[in-house]
Amino acid sequence: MVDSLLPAQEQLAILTDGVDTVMPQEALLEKLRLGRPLRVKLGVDPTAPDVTLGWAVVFRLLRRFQDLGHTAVLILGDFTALVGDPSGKSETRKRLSEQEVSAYAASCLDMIKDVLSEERLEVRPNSEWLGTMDMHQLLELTSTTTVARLLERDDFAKRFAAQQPISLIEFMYPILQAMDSVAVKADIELGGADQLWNLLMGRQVQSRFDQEPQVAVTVPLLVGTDGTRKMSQSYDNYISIREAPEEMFGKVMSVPDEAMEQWFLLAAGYSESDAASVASEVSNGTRHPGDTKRLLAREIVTIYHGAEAATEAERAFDRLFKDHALPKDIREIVVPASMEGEVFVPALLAEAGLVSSNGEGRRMIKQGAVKLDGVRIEVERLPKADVVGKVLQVGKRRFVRIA
RNA sequence: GCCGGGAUGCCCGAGCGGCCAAUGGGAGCAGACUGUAAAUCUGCCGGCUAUCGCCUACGGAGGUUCGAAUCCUUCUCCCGGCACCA
Repeated sequence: MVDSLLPAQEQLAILTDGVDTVMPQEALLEKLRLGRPLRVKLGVDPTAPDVTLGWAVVFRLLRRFQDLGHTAVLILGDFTALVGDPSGKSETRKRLSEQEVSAYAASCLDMIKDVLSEERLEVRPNSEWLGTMDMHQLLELTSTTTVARLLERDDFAKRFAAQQPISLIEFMYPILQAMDSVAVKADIELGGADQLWNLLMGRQVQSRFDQEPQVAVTVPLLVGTDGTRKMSQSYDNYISIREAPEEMFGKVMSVPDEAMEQWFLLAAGYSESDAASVASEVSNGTRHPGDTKRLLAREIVTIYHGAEAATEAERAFDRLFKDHALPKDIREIVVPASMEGEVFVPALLAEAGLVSSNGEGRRMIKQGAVKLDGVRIEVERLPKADVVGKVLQVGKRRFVRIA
């Protein structure tokens, strides 16, 4: 527990390093000067079961607030998830079922605790207040804004202009989540850069409810492993914070060079100046990009699994991609009884889960992607005796040992 | 309620009676190159099958036809316009 808070200026420096926007700028310092623990809201909509490195960026910022003695107020958007946040969407969002939401919420909450401290943490499901609102209260809430204002928002504006549908329920989303700020009396709200508009709506609604409006603080959106689109489970370009060390290391290594600076800053937690200096050393040739990416991978794995696991992950990586040796732990499968005598390799690959169908297995063989103990195979059928005890491999990183 | 337009493979998007498992692009996968980067080149990209081929698939259900993603009927959903109500 922190008894006395750091001077406001110092806190400000710590809290705003690497953030995207603070709005309004001066208000954050003023709030910090109050000298009391601030209530820092972060709303999470459990719309997917996994917490990604991208999502972790904002959690890690929240953690910074906690470490400085402030209170993290985590809003579990169990109610709003049913509505569906239209942010950044160019089309109507599908809604989730209650069962999905509660399952996702449980797993996310569990994972979030890897990043947040359990001290100075409040978790509040927004169904608590949104789910019990009556029509009067709802109407009162809707009177805090106007259609014109809602239409100012980029994605709505575009859809409106393009004559795409905007459902009323989506229109409600911004004010519903703004209501969360009122309910928890937020001093500050954090979010991704795409959430800024929503966070500002929170200010507006708070002041209508005679509360001091919150300060909006947003973090940049981390690009995914493809280096272009934002990291998202729906694009399958993400790394889960629970990803196994070797997987995590490998995936980081596949991130394009251009994204490295951003990843140092957002995923590895480097300060703006450190991230920038690493990047400039790469671009002026003082640092080798490949080695730098190793450093990045090590840093990230260290955050979630510890230094030892990171070293181990790097070793495993080298074994595979530098020494072209086999990984240490390989899953074993037994040859199905139906393949006594002669083994139909594509089916065996499918059985082992290395490919999704016999046809794909067959294609992989044809393309020279299948190796048995490191030796490329060209035929689909082999005597069972030839495969038993050996390692079957598809591509660079899918292996099974045949028992 | 009426009139018109639309629904195609992971996504976008052609096709508009047989030559369509369905052009093209994107994503993805594999190979070469390499730093599991980028760029580039090559191949693959519904399932089963050694091959011939078979099956499933063009929103759902029926129908016409030797033959349908393509025509007809109907249903569902979307998009526009008009009307109705206020």
